[in-house]
Amino acid sequence: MTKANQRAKEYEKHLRSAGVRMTKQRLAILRVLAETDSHPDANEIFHLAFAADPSISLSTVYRTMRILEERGAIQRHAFDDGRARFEHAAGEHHDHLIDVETGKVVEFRSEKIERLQAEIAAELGYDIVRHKLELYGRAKPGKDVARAAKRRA
Amino acid sequence: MTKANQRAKEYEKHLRSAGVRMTKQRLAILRVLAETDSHPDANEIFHLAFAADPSISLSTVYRTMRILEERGAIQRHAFDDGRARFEHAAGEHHDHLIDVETGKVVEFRSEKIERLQAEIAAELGYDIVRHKLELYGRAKPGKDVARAAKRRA
DNA sequence: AATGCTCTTGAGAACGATTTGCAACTGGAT
DNA sequence: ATCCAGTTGCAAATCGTTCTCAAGAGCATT
Repeated sequence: MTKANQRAKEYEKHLRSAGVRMTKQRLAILRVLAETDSHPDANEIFHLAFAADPSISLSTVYRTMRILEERGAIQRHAFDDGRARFEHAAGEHHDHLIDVETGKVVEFRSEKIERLQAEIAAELGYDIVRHKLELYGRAKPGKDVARAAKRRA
Repeated sequence: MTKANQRAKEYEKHLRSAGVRMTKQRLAILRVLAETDSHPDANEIFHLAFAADPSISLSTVYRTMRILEERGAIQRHAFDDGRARFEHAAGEHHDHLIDVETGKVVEFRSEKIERLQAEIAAELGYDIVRHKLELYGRAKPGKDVARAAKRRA
């Protein structure tokens, strides 16, 4: 929680100095984002923030996510399930492996792949602005784990 | 046009032998897909097919795309612009580099990256079902266009 | 070529995610 | 305390996509 609080403070400072007005709704959303290490969608963020401040609306969540994205405070992901998912931009870049059975998202990072991507883009005459690497996989049989059941009704 | 016609025939043969009923709407869509090497969305396919056969509806395009996807005849892509884009599955697997300025899509393929992906997934305890690698880039100044559409590594 | 059974179609309503219009409200600089 | 551009909640609007259903059309059979 301390780490999350610290992260929330950093967000706030960063945004304030960028001239972003800090409302109680935005602070509630920042706190939610700072406290989670998963990839919530707008609705999940809304419910979590609502618990802390019932004066929040879904519209505000969407509007805030756009501002945070523009300011580089969060990253937007478009996995194969339709809705947009968000993740705080703190920490270094990483890619995702999505369990096709459970929807569980595992993060990983490979310097080799990063390097190869830059090489390929360069050969094609481009500078990479950003990239998206998603592996969709099935847990190997035998290997324990993979019981994570994050589902929606 | 000859190559496209041939591709269209192959589609038709493949689908017919899989017990898929061939209607004039489906044939029109197959022709459109066979003639394009880009990544059209449902609406673009609809307009192109409509030009050849005005009796086509957008619903049918969506329905047909689903069938074609299930039969492995096409691939569905979800780039960052929200809508689904389709591409005929003829030819081998490749990844995409999307020009953030123009939206142009360049295809490429890297064995090294393919191999690394499998390694990473294995380390995490997964078997890859499919993957998505998209590079979003800006054309390098000076370099006039990258006309290489397909590359090997 | 006519029959019949089943699958397919077009049109529009329904959908879920996201955006927007607007009048009321509120940071935060003064 | 004042003021006003920026922000909000709510509802209606949009967007891409799917669904419902009555009418229509493949195609195996005759």
